[in-house]
Amino acid sequence: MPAPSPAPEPASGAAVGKSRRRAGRPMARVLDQAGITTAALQLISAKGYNGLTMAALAKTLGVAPSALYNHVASKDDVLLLLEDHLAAMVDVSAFGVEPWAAAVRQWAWSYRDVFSAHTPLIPVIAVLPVANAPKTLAMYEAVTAGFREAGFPEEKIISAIVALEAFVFGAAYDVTAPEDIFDAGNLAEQVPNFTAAVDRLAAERHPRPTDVAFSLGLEALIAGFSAMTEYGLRG
Amino acid sequence: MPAPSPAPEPASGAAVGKSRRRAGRPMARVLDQAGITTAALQLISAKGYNGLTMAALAKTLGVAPSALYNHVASKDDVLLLLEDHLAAMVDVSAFGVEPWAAAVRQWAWSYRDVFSAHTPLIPVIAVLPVANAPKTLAMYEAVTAGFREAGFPEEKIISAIVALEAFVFGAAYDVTAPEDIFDAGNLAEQVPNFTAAVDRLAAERHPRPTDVAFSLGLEALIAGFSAMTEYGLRG
DNA sequence: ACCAATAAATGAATGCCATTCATTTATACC
DNA sequence: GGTATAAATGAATGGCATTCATTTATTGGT
Repeated sequence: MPAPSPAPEPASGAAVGKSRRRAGRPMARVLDQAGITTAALQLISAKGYNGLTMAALAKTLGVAPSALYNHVASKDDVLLLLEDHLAAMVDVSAFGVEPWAAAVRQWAWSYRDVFSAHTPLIPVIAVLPVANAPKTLAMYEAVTAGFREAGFPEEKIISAIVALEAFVFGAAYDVTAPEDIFDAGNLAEQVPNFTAAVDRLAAERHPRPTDVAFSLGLEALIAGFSAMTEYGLRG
Repeated sequence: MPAPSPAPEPASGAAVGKSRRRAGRPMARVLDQAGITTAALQLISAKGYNGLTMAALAKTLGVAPSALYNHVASKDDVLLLLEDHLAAMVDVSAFGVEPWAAAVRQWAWSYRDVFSAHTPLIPVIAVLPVANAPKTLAMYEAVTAGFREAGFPEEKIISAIVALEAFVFGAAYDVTAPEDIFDAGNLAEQVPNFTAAVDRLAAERHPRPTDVAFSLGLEALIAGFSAMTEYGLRG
């Protein structure tokens, strides 16, 4: 006799236009955390974070809003699921392969790029214990291992990662800022040095000024960390 | 004949327990932006940002919620008022007095300290044009002037400030994180390098680990920026 | 000195939103 | 086979920012 067929895979996609489900537990499970995560990502890319409401999420999944609460404790819990999903998309592959500086560079750019489209998660991430976010933990493990292999001073590894992460999060916000954020408007005359500096940068016609600032800061951090390490880093 | 007494100063404090105001424009103006800002700060320090609602703000000021909208366009507008108020508390006094590195150090620490108690403002600040925030502009002007006087390469000044600010904002979040944020819990065995690094840092028994990370990153940025400047900085 | 426009308050309503609860139905385990 | 549990519905609930009609006082123009 063949083994019993595995439990039917939970629907991870949107509801097809079926007839209305009647009350009571359905024969096939409709929701699970992976499906909720996927639907949330869809919704965000379609309508932005303002469109991410529990009601909209439920609708996408073809379910009543209250059904979500059988699988997540709160909306913040949904944000945590998103965060962990995104953490897995951050590129840590260079650690242990490329030299330390190159690996940090690749990680930080990737980290910023992933989260710049998801800045509303940052206040949640930055404060939430990592224990419930296994993919996030995996990212930290890879980065930590890379620092250690490179001979980075043990007692400074976490502090350095925290500092880099702070920079990455702040820079992620900067990506979303409007181009004219530094336009002083009618107050321009009162801040001549600032206005001049803004104009000076604008004159360079960089396609993405935010990338220039990120590169500048990141290279400074990398150089600064390297210099702090007395005998330099291996790798 | 004496000049007519100046317009009665708008109440900037909370409402005293007076009898209920009747509908219609009162003889003495009750609200203004300064009073709203002050009341918002009070409210935040008493109840935190969760307690900062338009209704609660109105109550503090002894006013109906809708009255607020004669003075601010939205709640985000209130947050902008707060931001500008706080920007004036950031210490830029060292620019043009102390050497460049010391001035940056003092500015960045002060900036972080001021906003670490107000992280909910960060998503708003980071994205809002500076034109409506005169005190914020004044801060930028002082910082820019300091960089210029120190001989910092003109075309890099804004990028460097943006990078420092990104770091400061990210670090402000870090200040608010719980102590056990890096506790991997029951997943600890699966992330040995990370766990070891966390333990290694904990073994140092720093009173404020967040300050260690901030200092590390800030000194790296300062050193990195200095090194990038071919002939060093003046001052 | 009057009158119209405007400023600044009240109070009632609106619509959205996260969350909870009672209820219903199916499944899993002892 | 029966009971606890899981997972859905649908109907509240309370909080929230914001809007609108209305009322009253002040200001600026002629």
